[in-house]
Amino acid sequence: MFVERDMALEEWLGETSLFAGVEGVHLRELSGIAMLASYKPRVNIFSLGDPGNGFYIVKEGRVKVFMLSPDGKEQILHIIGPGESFGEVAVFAGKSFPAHAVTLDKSSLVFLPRDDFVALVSANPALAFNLLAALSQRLRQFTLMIDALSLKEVPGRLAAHLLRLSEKQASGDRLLLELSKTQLASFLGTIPETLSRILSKLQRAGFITIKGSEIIIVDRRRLAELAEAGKF
Amino acid sequence: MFVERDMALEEWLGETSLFAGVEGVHLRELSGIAMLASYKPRVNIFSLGDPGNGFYIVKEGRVKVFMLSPDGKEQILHIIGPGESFGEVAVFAGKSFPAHAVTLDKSSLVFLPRDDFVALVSANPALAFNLLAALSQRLRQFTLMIDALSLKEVPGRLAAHLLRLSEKQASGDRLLLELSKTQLASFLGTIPETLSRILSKLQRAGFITIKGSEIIIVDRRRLAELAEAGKF
DNA sequence: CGATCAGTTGACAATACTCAAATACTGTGG
DNA sequence: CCACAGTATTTGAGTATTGTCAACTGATCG
Repeated sequence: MFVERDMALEEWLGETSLFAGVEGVHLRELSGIAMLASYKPRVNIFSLGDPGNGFYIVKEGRVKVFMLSPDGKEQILHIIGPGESFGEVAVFAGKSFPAHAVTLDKSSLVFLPRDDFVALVSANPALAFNLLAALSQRLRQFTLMIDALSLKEVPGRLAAHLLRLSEKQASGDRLLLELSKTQLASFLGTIPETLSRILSKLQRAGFITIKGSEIIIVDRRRLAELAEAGKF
Repeated sequence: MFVERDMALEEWLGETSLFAGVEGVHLRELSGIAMLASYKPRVNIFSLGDPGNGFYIVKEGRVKVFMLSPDGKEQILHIIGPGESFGEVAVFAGKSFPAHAVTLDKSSLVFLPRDDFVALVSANPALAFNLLAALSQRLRQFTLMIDALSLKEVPGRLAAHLLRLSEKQASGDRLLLELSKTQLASFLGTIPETLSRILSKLQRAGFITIKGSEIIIVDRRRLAELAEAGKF
C-alpha cells in the first residue's frame, strides 16, 4: 500500500465522472489533497461501521462494495471500475461506512481525505453541483436495482443484467460476464447453483450461447421480453 | 390543486431536514420560489419518465413513491411524510423522474421549480451541503433496503420492518402499521396473502399480538433474532 | 501431482406465489 | 342511521421456484 504523489493525477481527475467539467485550478487543488495507493487483489479497503474519514476513486482495477448477512452471505451493491468513486456517502452524511469494500483485482485507488475535501467544496459551488449530480445518478441506479430485485424471479433479473452488459460493452451480441459466476450469483441475489441451472436453461431454450465466461445473445427479442415480464 | 403563497412557509422550510440550519435570508429566497398546492388522496403527482422540472417537499399528508412492473405490480420505494422531500434526483441528474408518485392522504406539497432552485444553490454552497448530506442519507437508506430485500425470506424482512417502526414511533412495544396491509406487502416485496399468513404465524409463535392495524411486540428478543438471521 | 476452488448436476425440502372463495371493513347515498 | 357496493383481509389447496445438501468435474496454482 505504497503512497505517492503524481502530477498526471490532476489531469486524470478531470476525466472522472465526479469531476468532469471542473476547472483546472480546482483540479490542481484536488490533486493536492489526493493520495494514491496500490492494493493487491482481495484486500480489504474498509468495513461496515469504519469511520468515514474520506472517500476513494478507482484509478485502476475494480472494487467490490457489499453487505454481509450474519451467516456470511454477501449481497454485492456495486462493482466499482476505473473513474468511479465510492465511500462518499460516509463523507457527506457525516457517518461511518454503510458497507464493506474489497479490491477484486490489483488496483490503485485515489483517496480524498474528508476534511480537506469538505473545505474545497465549500469554496466551490460548481464542485458541489458535480457531486449532487453524481449522487443523484447513483440514487437513480439504486432505484433501478431495487426494481430489479423485486422482479422476484431470477431468470428476469439475469436477462436484464445480460442486456445491460451487452449495451455497456457495445460489442454486438457477444458479451463478457465481468465477474465470476459465483460473484454474479451474489450480485443477482441468488446462489451459484441456481444461476448455473438458469444459464443452461436459457441456452437450451435458444436465448443465449454460453462459452465459459463469454455469452452470445442469440435471441435478443425474447431475452428482452423475459427481462420485462420478469418470469420465464 | 389550488396554489397559494404563504408567509409561514419560510419558517417551516427551516425545520425541514433538507434545509435545517439554513440561514434566514436563504429561507426567504427559498419560500419566494416555492409553490404550495393541495391534493386529494390517491392523486398522481408524477409518473416515471415525466420531465423533472422541480421537486417536492411534503407539508401535510403522505406520498407514495413506487415502481410499476409491466403486469401492474408495484414495488414501493419510499413513503414520504411531512418535512421530507422527493423528486430531487431528477433535478440534479438533469433527467426525468425515475419512479411514480401519488398521494396516499389528503396532502399539501411544496413545489420547488428546478431552474429557480438551481440558481439559488449556485449562489450558496452552504445550501449545497445540506443537499449533499440529504442525498447521502437517502443513498444509505437504499443500501439498507437492498440489503433487506436480499434477505430473501419474508419473515425476516417483516421482523426488521416492525422493529424499525417500533423505534421510529417510540411508543414502547405498541406500534401502528402506517400502511394498509396490502400496501405493506408491496413495500416488503411480497403479496397480501403471504403477509397475512406470516403475521398470524408470528402471532401464533408468540412474537407479536395483532389488533387490526396495531401490533404489540411480545418477544422483542426473538423478533430481533429473526430479523438478523433472516429466516424463521 | 495433489490440493483447493469454481462450476455443474441431481435429489429433495422449503418458501412463496397463484387461484379461488369466504369474511370483514369502509364509505356513500338514501 | 342503514343497506349496499366495493375493498381489504384472511384462509385453503395446489404449484412453482429457489434454496440446501451432496457428489462430481475441471481448472488453477503451488
